[in-house]
Amino acid sequence: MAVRMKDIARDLGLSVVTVSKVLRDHPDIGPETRERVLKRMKELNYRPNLAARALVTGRSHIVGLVVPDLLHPFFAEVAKGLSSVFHTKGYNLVISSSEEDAELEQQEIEQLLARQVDAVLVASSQWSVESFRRIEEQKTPYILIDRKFAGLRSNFVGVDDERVGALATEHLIEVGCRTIAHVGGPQVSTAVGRLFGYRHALMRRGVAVSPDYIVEREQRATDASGYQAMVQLLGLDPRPDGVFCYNDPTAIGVMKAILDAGLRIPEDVAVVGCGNARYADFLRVPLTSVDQQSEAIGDRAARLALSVIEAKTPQRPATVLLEPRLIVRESSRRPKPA
Amino acid sequence: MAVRMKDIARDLGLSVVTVSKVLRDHPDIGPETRERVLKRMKELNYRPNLAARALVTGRSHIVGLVVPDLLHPFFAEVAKGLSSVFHTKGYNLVISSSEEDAELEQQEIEQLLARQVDAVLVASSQWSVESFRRIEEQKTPYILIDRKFAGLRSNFVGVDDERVGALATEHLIEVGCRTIAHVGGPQVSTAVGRLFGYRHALMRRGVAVSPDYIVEREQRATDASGYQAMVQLLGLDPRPDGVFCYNDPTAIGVMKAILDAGLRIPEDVAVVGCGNARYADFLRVPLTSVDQQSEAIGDRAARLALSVIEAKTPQRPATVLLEPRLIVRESSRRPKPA
DNA sequence: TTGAAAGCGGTACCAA
DNA sequence: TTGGTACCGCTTTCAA
Repeated sequence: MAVRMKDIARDLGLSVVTVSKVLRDHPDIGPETRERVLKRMKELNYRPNLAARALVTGRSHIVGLVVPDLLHPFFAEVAKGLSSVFHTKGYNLVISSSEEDAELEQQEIEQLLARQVDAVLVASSQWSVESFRRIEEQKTPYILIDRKFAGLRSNFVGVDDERVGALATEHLIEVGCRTIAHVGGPQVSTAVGRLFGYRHALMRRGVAVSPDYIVEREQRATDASGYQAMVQLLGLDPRPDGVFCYNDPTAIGVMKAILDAGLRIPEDVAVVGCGNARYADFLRVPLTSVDQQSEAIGDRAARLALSVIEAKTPQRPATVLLEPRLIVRESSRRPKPA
Repeated sequence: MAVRMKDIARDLGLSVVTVSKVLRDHPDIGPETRERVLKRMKELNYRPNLAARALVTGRSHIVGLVVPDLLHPFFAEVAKGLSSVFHTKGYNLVISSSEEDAELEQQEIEQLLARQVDAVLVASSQWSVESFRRIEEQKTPYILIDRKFAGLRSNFVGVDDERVGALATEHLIEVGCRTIAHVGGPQVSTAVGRLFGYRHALMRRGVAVSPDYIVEREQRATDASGYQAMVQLLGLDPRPDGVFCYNDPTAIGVMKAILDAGLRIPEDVAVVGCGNARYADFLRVPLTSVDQQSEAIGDRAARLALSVIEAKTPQRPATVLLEPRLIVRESSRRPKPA
């Protein structure tokens, strides 16, 4: 059905080996032979069977990516960055979504390992590191993206999440907020880091933190869960006058709850999100957000993956920590207090 | 390095064939032997080499997806739908982005064919059907998503784009718009269909259409290009009082241009987008949009792909045409004219 | 410069 | 019920 080297070799009275060498630009091949082979390849529209090549070389030229949610713009941007770097190097990207579910993630990773991917990139929803031990056994390189694990010496590319929390919180303090709430995310390193940064910033500035003003959630961080969390926070006395949200979808829900309650943003409550989603600028109230450098993360992760794959000897794990940046928009733009 | 069948067979004094049969639940295997093999597989954490299996069976259990833009929420949603169906059936999805570039798309498709994917799903940016002839030669099933070709008998899953244009335009007429503009997309079937539906609806209702009010663009349909198009339209006399936009990102740019000009939405200009992006509800002015059923498209396309892959004999091309739905929000909500 | 043989890790077919 | 043999399409090694 498909054209094989064998067919070309037969047509030209050559051996398969010769054809194979031409394909891979092997030096010792007669110029005339090379031409004939190349010509015939064009004619027959030959495409090497990458699966067969992978089997013998042990390199599939496939990289696996597991993210919690493809719809989340942050991960979509990372995927896009990865995909463009890999394309130029002849790698393909198998993308799978774990739906923020640890067990599903395990399955996806197993599946990828069985596929003999050359590396696995994961924004993990696990709380244990067991999956990663399995990857290590297989000697497949892996890189954690966005979310990391304290006890795991591994490659990591992401932003400094404590800085994220600190940037957002300090900004809220600076614009005059005194009762600053936090709507957190799932139990992963990013949420923990941002919460820590938030707490730390408040303490450093001598602003009181009451646990009542911190809403952590089991569920996924979406606009629906953000809405619900904010409704709860607005029931407190005094009500918060600033909110730092785990991510932008959460912040959108939070803002909706505030407006639905008849309050103004930022006059009554200032809001800061995280992720700097593309549409943040066009929202009902344009959203101040901490940029996570999604494109840079994709780019750096792809480069790191390639260097690890191409290294002859095992590399020691590298950490790429990018600086987050605060993008101020209307949702927190208030005159600074006197 | 990795555990192979050979290792398990040796350990247990069995043949590779027997191990292989156990793995695939072949009926004629002694229950005791089966247990021993299964036990050893667990112990060694055996994972079958899918690349090897693919080579001999001719089925890779990989499906390729090519989209113009992973960041576009519509395609992200489709990808997510696909990915979840395929996961449950043991297939993986290789996703690549063509960046709305026909040549890049060709390359990506070639790459996927070389990978021996079992099917290719494409939301194409081509204007010619040559790539698809190549796919046909290879006898790899393919399914067009969202965008189709007039002269090509192929599988297709998408919405009825003329209905999209008609729904949007009729709605604008009904809320009293008299000078209805259209900001179009790139030269692909969706843009053509929507434009046609728009024209047709205007004619049917006896509303004049001047070509001046139709802005078509070479470039990608983004918020930036939408902004630019709307600035141009606002320079016309009379200025449009309704705009139907090719997609939601475009509509966002259009709305920004309107607001920047000091006009009100929907009182001065009503706006309708297309795609019903998740965030449409939370925009500065919540956006009326035609829902393209992205999730359903992903789901149906995945099912169609599986049925074609699993069919013994070549199937005749199927077309799945979903009905678009208009979601009315504030950007076009005006009292109906008397 | 060219090619024969071996083998990558599985599966299919048929014989024992 | 079990296993020997051939082979999927390609690369590697080494000899001609």
